Amino acid sequence: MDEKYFPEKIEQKWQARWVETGAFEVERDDARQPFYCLEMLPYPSGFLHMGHVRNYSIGDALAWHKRLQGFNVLHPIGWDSFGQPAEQAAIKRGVNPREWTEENIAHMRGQLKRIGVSYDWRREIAAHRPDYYKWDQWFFLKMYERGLTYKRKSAVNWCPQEQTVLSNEQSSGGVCWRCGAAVVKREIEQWFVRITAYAEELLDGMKELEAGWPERVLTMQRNWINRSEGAFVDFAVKDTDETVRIFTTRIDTIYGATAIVVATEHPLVEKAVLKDDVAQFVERVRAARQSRPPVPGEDEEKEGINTGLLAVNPFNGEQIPIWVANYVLMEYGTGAVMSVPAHDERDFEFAQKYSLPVRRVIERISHEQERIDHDREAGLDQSVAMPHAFTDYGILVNSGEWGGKLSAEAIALMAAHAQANNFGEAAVTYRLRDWGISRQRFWGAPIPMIYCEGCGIVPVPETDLPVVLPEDVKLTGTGESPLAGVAEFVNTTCPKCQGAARRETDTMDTFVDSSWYFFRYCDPQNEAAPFDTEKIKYWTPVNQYIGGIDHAVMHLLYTRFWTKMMRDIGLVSFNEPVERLMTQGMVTNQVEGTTEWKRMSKSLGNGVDPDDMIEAYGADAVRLFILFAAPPENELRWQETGIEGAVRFLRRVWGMVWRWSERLSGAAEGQSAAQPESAMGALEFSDAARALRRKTHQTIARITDDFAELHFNTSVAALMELSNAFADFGAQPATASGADVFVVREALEALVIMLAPFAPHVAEEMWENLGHAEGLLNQAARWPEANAELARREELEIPVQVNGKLRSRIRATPDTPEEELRAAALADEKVRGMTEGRHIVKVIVVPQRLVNVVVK
RNA sequence: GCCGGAGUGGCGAAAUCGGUAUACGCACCAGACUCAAAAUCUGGCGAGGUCACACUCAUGUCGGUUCGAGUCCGACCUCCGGCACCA
Repeated sequence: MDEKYFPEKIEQKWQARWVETGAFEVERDDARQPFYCLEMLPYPSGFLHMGHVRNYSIGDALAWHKRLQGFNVLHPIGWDSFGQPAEQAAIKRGVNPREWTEENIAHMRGQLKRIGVSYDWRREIAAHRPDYYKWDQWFFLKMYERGLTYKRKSAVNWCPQEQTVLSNEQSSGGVCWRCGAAVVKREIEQWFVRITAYAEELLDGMKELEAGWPERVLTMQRNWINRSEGAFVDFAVKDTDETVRIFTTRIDTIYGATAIVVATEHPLVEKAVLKDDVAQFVERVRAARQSRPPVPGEDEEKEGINTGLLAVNPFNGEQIPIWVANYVLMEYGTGAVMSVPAHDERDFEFAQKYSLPVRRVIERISHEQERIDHDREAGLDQSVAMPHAFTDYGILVNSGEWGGKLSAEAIALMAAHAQANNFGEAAVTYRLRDWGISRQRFWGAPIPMIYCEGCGIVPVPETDLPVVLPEDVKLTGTGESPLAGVAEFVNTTCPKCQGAARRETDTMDTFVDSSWYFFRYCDPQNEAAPFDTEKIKYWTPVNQYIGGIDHAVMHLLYTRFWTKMMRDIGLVSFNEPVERLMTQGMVTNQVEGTTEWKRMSKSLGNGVDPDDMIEAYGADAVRLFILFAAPPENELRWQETGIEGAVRFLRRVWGMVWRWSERLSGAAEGQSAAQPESAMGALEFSDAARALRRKTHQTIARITDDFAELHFNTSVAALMELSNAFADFGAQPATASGADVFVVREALEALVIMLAPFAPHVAEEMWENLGHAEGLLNQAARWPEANAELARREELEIPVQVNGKLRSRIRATPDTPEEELRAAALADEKVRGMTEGRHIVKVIVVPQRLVNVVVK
């Protein structure tokens, strides 16, 4: 050990030592309790950014802590290595996407190793390697067998920038999740995964997650699935055999329906012989959608046209016109709605524009409010500029036999009535759509399907997997599937009839790869199955998952679905893949010349290269700062003075260990902090020594608790407090008594072991220099245990309040009886000054905490 | 519009169950060491007030509950995030 702290030297030393000793390599061991600590796997863009460093620092701290507590900790890493950037690099610069990806992985692996994250590197996986994506294809076939994948032509989200299809989740808000380009609609044939079959369960399963997942993630998923209870009602189309099925959550308002409005893509519009003006309208709306995607937060001006068709309301036989309009969505419900202008804002707006009748069928229950409501609608209420629909529940009027019933009751009864008479039923709809996974890209897992003229769609037999991506494909970025131009790939024989056939040329969405990757870590070399179910049983579900909030809906919804699907094909026995989820905050930096803090990025010029920081301050200091500067879920503002503070702290602790190293190494024989009190003989502890022991044990208790909640920032603060207390303890190595040495060892060992999750390299070095040359901290050390007796304070300062305001303090011990505290407080000079001549109403004594004297 | 989260020093933030508000760090100020600077060490650091105490006021705002409220309840303001013509 040098007198001075040289991060680079010791970081290299310990990184090498960890590799030599296989320190972080783990195997299933039924005698030990497992802990699965997982961080979201990175896309190999080529460079690690600070967000990654934060992610892995959080995960590594927990992995170290659990390991020191004796758990068998699985802590793996891999690469989400299929996807757009590799393909873009290929298109723009003509590089080979596989080589480009492999080079990036090699570079980033080096960076991760320099940070010193404690991964079991033997378990590394990469999505682009055939031994991995073979199992993507295998899962696809399993789902196909069970009807969970299917092909269909439909309007899909198309990113014009990337020239590919996106799933609904990936085009949330009308923009591409990756490049931010406005998404347009396109009619395309593609493969879907039937995630909607699990909609109810995905919603329901969140009950299981409430304890371990952040509220906001659950909320986002709930919003996304958006369950809606209502009813289907069939309206006959007059003079035809057709019916129009509508979905409504307000069947109680059906007597107020004055039109049926359908989407421009509705089958009725496709089938009917339309008048010229109607056909033109439909054409115009569709063309507009192609060129001008919807702007989030802004509704398009409602437009529609009467088709001339009439629908018959099955409840009252009334004939109402069928309109086509731009505000009805084909993707939700049935693509057709009943228009009830009196009780729906959108219908009201539409009716105003086209002078459709407004018929009130719900009245407010309270008369007082009804008057106000009438005023509004009549335009008499001056504070309301525009009349409104009345959208609340109430009491039914003008509704035939249902009149007088309350909305809630009517909704149930009317749906039952519809069902009994065969023109509808109660129904639940979701906003969640099936997951479109076809991508018109090269750099992804080929969809293992074959098209035969005679046999139709034929799955690739399991034994023929993987369907391997060809090398040397010219990529042009024209929006055609690149594989379609590779004759050797496309042309094949039909597995059924052996005749000439063609392969599917689309590849899978990369979110398929990441839906199950953490199961593969448990058994990464398995050639016979995606994984061994016994190994899975030992390691999974994941105990703690850490990653960015940006995947709250996409990845985290898909992987929940995937787990349920795997359960149903008998691979796992649980419902949810992740017990606890932590969503880390962004790492931001000030944008030069402004006061704004924004996510680090190249384009803003506010990026910070982790390699530069490690070179300047060492990996330990960078990690320590990241975990100390803010709670993990908060935004982290990058401040170089903050890292300097972290280095200062590490240097101070280093100095303490260095000064005591010789004395403690000598005394190491037969003297360990872990030894029971009885082995210490008749050591006499000074007041100062007892105070340091107290602080040591208080700190152990506090940090152990903090780890359970991942409160790393307060853990680091507690370590700093302990080191401050150590500095205040005046003992000198040359003159210290046996008792002092014992207390010093106890404090320094606790400090060093508990520092290891945050700054592992320097912790290992200091551990060695505390006289533990025989074993590595990560293997030989155990997380210290707090002794409550030693942590107990001997002397207390009890605040004394008069009428709730702090006026004085009295000295006491933890077991001073209440009566005595009361007496001491009342006898206190200050208190007497304030109570003299006044009536003491009562005295509240909270043992060990405070005394409050209430006077009048 | 609907849903969720958050407002505490100059800054990042602490405060476990309703019980000493501002731990820990950054920045800043003063002192020591130095020819000097850096580094390091020591001390100070919510606002008002005072020579110094005392005292008064402070956890977004206004109320409430309580002996006692950053914490619980009600109303509001602001900011951040998600969804958005979802019938």
